[in-house]
Amino acid sequence: MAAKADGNTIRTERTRARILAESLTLFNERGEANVTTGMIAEALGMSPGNLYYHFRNKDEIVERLFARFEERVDVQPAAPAGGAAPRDAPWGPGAIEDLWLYLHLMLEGMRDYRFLYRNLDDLTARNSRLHLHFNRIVDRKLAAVEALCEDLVRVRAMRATPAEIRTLARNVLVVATYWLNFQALRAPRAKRAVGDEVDLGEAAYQVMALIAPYLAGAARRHHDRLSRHYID
Amino acid sequence: MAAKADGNTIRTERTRARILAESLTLFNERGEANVTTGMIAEALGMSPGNLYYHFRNKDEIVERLFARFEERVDVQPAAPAGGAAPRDAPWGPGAIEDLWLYLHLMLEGMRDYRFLYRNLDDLTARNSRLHLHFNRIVDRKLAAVEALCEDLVRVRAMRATPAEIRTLARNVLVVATYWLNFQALRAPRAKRAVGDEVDLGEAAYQVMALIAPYLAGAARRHHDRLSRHYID
DNA sequence: GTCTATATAGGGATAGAC
DNA sequence: GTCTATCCCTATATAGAC
Repeated sequence: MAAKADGNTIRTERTRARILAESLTLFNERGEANVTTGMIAEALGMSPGNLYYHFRNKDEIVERLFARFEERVDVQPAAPAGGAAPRDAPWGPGAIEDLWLYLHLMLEGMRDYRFLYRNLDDLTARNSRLHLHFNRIVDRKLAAVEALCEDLVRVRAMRATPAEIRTLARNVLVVATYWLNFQALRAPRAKRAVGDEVDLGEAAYQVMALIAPYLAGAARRHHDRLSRHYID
Repeated sequence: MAAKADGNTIRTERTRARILAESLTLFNERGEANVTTGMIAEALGMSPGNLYYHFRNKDEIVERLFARFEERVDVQPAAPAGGAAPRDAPWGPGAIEDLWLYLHLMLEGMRDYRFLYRNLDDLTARNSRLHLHFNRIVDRKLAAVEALCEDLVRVRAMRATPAEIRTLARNVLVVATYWLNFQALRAPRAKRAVGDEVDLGEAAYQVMALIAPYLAGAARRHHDRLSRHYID
């Protein structure tokens, strides 16, 4: 909480923050293209003119939100145990759980900024910075997934060739990137307006299911136990 | 070729067809939302007014194109060999090739109407018929993939539990549905405007890779042989 | 910093002449 | 059937008062 006595700078910042927060909510609910600056202003009980005092244009709002998203989601997974797997569990149950954890972290970020995924094509076509940065994120994610898989292979928790791992990583990215869209598409129309209770568990389950068949022995069984909750 | 002597009915139909064809091209190239009726008319060297003589509104064009897409893509896969697998190859190599074939067929349809996939969210949110019908297609595809997998299990070409098959089918649908989007997203900006040479082989390869790890013995080897071309 | 009023532009769609 | 002209609405963005 900032003190109120600080003058106008803080008020300005607070208003900017309110605009960003409301924009994010509306964008996620109805899609960026279907939200006008007027709607944002109205939702905040402020005039459209005032909104434009704080942001040059709508795209600046999008860019700002994307920057936050990027900051939040562009983190590397926990450094893998490497060769240091405990002797009593050389197949690394920790590695599997790290994967679940990392996956959930990513999915939460994607859920909170899901408007970006709703119209990826148009957003990236309109805005070259966004296209560039988004692809950079994907590049890093691909590398991260491949590295995690290679680690699993190293500790014999997974059996897969390098080619299989690359293909697998791509599919992991695709499913992770678009699952929430698919989920929304599948939902009955009534629920779509409401917008929410996105089921991240289901998303994580679907992604892990891509990896599962390559897991070996105890690691596979460990995964099956963890994912049992999500089988319909 | 229709005879010219037939009067105006044919001319009308031909113009409608030209409008649809041009709309499809432009929609695929730039996205439905980014194509105005004016652009369509101009591309055809006709006036906007004339376009509206043939179609009540833009959405009618979209609906008509969707109907064609639906007709083309909503076909069932070849009836599986069932118990009638040849004695010398009980693992059914035919079944694997049928799968490839069916997959290519579907992907071609999706490529030719890819504008539908570009903004699935908005299109289905705007148009409830589209939402309904699209989901009906997905339902059938899910059932078809599950049936194909169950057949493979029956002839021992695949090892998978019913739960695994359901999860697998969902992932197959997601990857098939969104792979072309992913591909476009990954392409450098220069190529995106041009719009094309969509690599369906890569798409098919990625989808088949989902199924591969569940294939058993000779069927797995058969798949590996077929997909070898696509390994980077 | 916030408001009201308005400029500006684009796109969907219609009217009416030919 | 096709064209020209235009209406109408919506959305972004700005000007200027308070």
